[in-house]
Amino acid sequence: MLKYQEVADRIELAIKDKKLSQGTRLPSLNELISKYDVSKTTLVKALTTLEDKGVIYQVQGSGIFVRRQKRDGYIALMTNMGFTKDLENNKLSTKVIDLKIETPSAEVARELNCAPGEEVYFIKRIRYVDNNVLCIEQSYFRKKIVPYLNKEIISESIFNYLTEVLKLKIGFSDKYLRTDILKKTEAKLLELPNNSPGLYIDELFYTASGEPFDLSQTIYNYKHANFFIQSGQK
Amino acid sequence: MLKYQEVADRIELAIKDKKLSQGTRLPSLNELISKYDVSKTTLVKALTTLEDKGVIYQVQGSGIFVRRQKRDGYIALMTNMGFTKDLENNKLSTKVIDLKIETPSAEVARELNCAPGEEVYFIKRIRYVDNNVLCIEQSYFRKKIVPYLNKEIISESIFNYLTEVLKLKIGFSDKYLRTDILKKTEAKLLELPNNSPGLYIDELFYTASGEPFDLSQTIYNYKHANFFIQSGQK
DNA sequence: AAGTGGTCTAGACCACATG
DNA sequence: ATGTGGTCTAGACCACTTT
Repeated sequence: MLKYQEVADRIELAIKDKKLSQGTRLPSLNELISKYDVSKTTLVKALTTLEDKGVIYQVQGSGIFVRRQKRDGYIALMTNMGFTKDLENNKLSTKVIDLKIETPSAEVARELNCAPGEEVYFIKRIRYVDNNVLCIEQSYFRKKIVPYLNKEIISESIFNYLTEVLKLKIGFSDKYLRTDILKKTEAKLLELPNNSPGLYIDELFYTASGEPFDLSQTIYNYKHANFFIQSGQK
Repeated sequence: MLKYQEVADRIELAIKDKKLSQGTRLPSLNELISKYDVSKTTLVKALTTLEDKGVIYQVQGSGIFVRRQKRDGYIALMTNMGFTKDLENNKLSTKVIDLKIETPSAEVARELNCAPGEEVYFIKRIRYVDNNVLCIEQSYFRKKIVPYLNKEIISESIFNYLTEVLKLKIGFSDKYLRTDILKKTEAKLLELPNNSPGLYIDELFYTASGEPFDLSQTIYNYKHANFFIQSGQK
């Protein structure tokens, strides 16, 4: 366990534990340095991590303060993984519609940087929160990087499987978001009337070494999809 | 100018200048250290900045690589300011619908953490890209923090005015995003048929010292609103 | 084994905010 | 003036990847 990561976790835990509210001032840098017995640089790095995560904000010359918590039920858009964590207070379930191995279309192959003839898993799922349709999701995984998937695995959180079983290190992702009118087949799957709005998110996930491995399109039911984005300036 | 910031800018410029494509490897840490004549820590901080910004990614034991550029015309959702920069290749204009000083509603006062009786500017604008309606925007600015606004100022980029004229230091923001069916009045302003989809973004902006100063709701025309989100893991 | 990125330290010095 | 956060350094050591 990295030192700065551990310190960051302990500080975050302390905030949640004591239920410190927005604007509450934390102990000064020097106090935290003695408390956790690390160098200044390490402590600063821990704080930077928490700042990026939206847990605190730092004001030069003044102090370190607790930042507001996001509204419950909102899905954080910047975290890499699925929303398993964001909706932990809700009942999540998944229905698998399709799972097969195929040779990708030219467009998919290009996005995923596939070699000619390389195969991918194609997955189509419906995800529910509290028995309401949250979204339909179509994903392509490069078989080269994700060699095995089955119906059982993809009925749960795929990303947990990737990181914990396959020990895949996820690096970063690009997401494109837009709103449009649902197509008839989409509306039906989302249990919405024809011509309802839909929220479309295209994502491309990369491993830590920069290889794209998952291209997916998710279409959200607008009634149950609320997103949250925290931005910083630094 | 901070040293790490300057180094970061120079590296970013070099990438853009030489039009290095995704996956191109940059010189090694040690080479960059000698090239820019800074300590390792400073160089690493510069690289971290660029990594957060989505310009590069670093792979331990391997190298530093150029990350893919976002598609043109997409609006980055994590930068704090408006989209002036994202749409610099497009013709942007603004029509002011309303500008007045008022005593905020209980809800607005709560979000902005206003003292009793404190006044706010209320602004309503329509923004156009290439002569198409991009969005309608309603904002509340705390007069205490933004003491003066006029029609001319808000016809341009308000955030440029805040940072460059008022020297306001913007800290961070919370954004909430959802899709819904437009109300009749909204559809009319956006020049869309009744019952069209709309993309709603609520934002709360804070100064660097943690004071909320701007609460706004923006409703985007789904035909011209494409958003981009880059995520990292670190 | 060699090279590359990543963590950590102790300490000097700078910039900003508050009393 | 003091205290607070922020930058910067030189250098030791660690972890991962490549050859």
